[in-house]
Amino acid sequence: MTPVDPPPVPGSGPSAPTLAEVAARAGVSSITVSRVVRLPEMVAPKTRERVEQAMREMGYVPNLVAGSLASARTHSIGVLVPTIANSIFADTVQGLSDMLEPLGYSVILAQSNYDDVRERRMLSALLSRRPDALVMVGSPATPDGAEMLRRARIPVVETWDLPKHPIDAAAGFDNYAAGAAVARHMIAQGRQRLAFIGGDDRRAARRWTGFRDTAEAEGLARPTRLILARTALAGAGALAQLPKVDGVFSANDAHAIGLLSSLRTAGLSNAGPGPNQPVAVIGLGDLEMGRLTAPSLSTVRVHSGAIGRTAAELMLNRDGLRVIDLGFELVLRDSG
Amino acid sequence: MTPVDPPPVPGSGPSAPTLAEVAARAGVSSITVSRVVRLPEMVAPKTRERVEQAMREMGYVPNLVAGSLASARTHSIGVLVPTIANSIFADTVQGLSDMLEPLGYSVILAQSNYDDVRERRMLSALLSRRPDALVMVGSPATPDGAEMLRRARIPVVETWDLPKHPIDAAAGFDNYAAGAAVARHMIAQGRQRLAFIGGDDRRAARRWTGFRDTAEAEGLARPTRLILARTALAGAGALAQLPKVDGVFSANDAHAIGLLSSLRTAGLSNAGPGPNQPVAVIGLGDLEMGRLTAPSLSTVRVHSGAIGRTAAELMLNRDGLRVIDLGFELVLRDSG
DNA sequence: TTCGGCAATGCTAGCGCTATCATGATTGGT
DNA sequence: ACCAATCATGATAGCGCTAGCATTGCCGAA
Repeated sequence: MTPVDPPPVPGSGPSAPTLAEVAARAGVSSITVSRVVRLPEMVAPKTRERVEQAMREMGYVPNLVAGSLASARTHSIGVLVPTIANSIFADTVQGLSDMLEPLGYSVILAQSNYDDVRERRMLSALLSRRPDALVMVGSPATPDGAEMLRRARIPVVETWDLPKHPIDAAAGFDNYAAGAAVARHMIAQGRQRLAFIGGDDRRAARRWTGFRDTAEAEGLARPTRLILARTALAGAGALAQLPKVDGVFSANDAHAIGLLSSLRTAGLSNAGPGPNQPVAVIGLGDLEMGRLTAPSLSTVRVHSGAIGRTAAELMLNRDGLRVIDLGFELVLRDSG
Repeated sequence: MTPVDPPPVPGSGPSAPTLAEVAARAGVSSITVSRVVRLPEMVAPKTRERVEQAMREMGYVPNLVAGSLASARTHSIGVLVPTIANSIFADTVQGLSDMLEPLGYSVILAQSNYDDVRERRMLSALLSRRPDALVMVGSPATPDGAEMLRRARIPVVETWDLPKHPIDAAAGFDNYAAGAAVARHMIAQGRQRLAFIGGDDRRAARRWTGFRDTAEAEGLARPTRLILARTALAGAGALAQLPKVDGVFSANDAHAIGLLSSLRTAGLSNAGPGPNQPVAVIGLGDLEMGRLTAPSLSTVRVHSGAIGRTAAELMLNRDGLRVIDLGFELVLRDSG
């Protein structure tokens, strides 16, 4: 048998080299090493080379927590989403981090799990790490949370919605208008008995309100509203509770795809275009999978990645418009 | 018009209160305030109440970066995934953070985008924030990256694979065996012309090797291998390049669902069970959507959330087995 | 020659907190 | 009544880095 490496027990062995140790080795002062790391242009090439070699030899890894304390900038940003698993918000996080990682920012990720109490706790946990900015989906659910953010005196970007009075900045779209647009489309198709399925978070609720108000304003009966668990399977199960509807707006594509699947099983869908469907189904989010279902899913496309990228711009640049409407598009495929 | 609140320009206004300021207000020393925050049991109830009131009045938010520097523990963990958007890894991250957030840890998230150079950069960026542990999908692609991790002297958990010589710990499953199991199943069904579609990252490559080796060992022709872009649509497009195959293993469910959709369009699938399908399709990941396709998707179920939770346990508890095989299951539905 | 100007480097004093070791106040056992 | 043990609190010295001025040496213009 070959000899086994000793396990890297934390705490054992020599501790990580510091700036000062690198400086000693390179025969310069520590501030010069600091400059080689942060402002290499400022150091003479010969000195720089000597310092870089010392860093390499010692395996120096800068300690950003010390640097953050000294400079009062952490180069990190707090990100709070309801959930990251199977979620459209992952695209927003990706958009954000695609913009920010090249600039040396790290993302500190927290999940509220659609729970107001946990959201408050997570906000507080994030702020105690002194991020240079904070980006969240939606707005703080508690006045307390909003107050903490205001006092933090950092850029705060609320996303996926357009609050009337943002704490600082916002990037999103009009959820009410999205619901209204779907209702108008279904009414134009001559549909009479509408329903809404989705979650009960604030953004889904706005979509519902827009959908309902528009339906009622056009003289239709008040649509049915079903609040579902956050799984596609719940969407499939919804059919049983949707008697004789002819148009369903699903606040998210996953539920819509689930519903489509049960409609297909029940013989209530066909291969034809939207107006031919016994029951129109329109989702929201434009998941890639929606293009692959039969019938393909009509949906409200929102710009999840762009929301993240715009949030990054808003936190980096504090001039100009602080509320940006990225809009949405009704994408009509075969399901409605 | 109502007067408008001044915008919360960063840097303006009084800066955040410090421990010392809270202490002065409560008439205690700063170490006592520190204890109220971290070890409340240690402080007399009357003193504690006084301090807590001062904290409330001043809106004190502890500065964890200073605390981290002083205590040499950040209560943060670095997490490196290839990508978080539309990705099964999101479940792993969720599993991790579900375990760790209640314990006061924050997740610092980085994405390598399946790029070795970027992976190295992200590892370095993560380590400079001095996380208490690091969890990554896969193993470092570069020897350099592995060396950095070893020198960091923190728990390191490699996931989604079972490396022969882990840096410290690992939680995953045997990708080679998964490929082999799929091949054996297809061969038992009497399929002759196999193909593999998927990415070319190390884990997908292991699945391919297991699949190919088993097929060849059983006397079949070497399966076709198609390397696809990471979108479900790419899976749909794959059919054109897969002449006359009767069994396809897709290294991920998204590609499988795409392929299924084009098979359906081409009249190469039916509503019957696996053995009846002209072309068997088996995916990996067990996306919820796979249950809703027609035909429903057979797949290799892996335990993405459990991988994250196990990684959390491995970093918290350094005794016991350091490599944990969470296994996988062949879930046979209608597609193969 | 003299001196302003610039480039390269260094010194000092913290950033806001915690580890460590005191110190004073109480308590209980004998 | 005395001492040791226990509890509650405090003083001090950093953690590893950077901001904000020096300081040094060298060049060219007057």
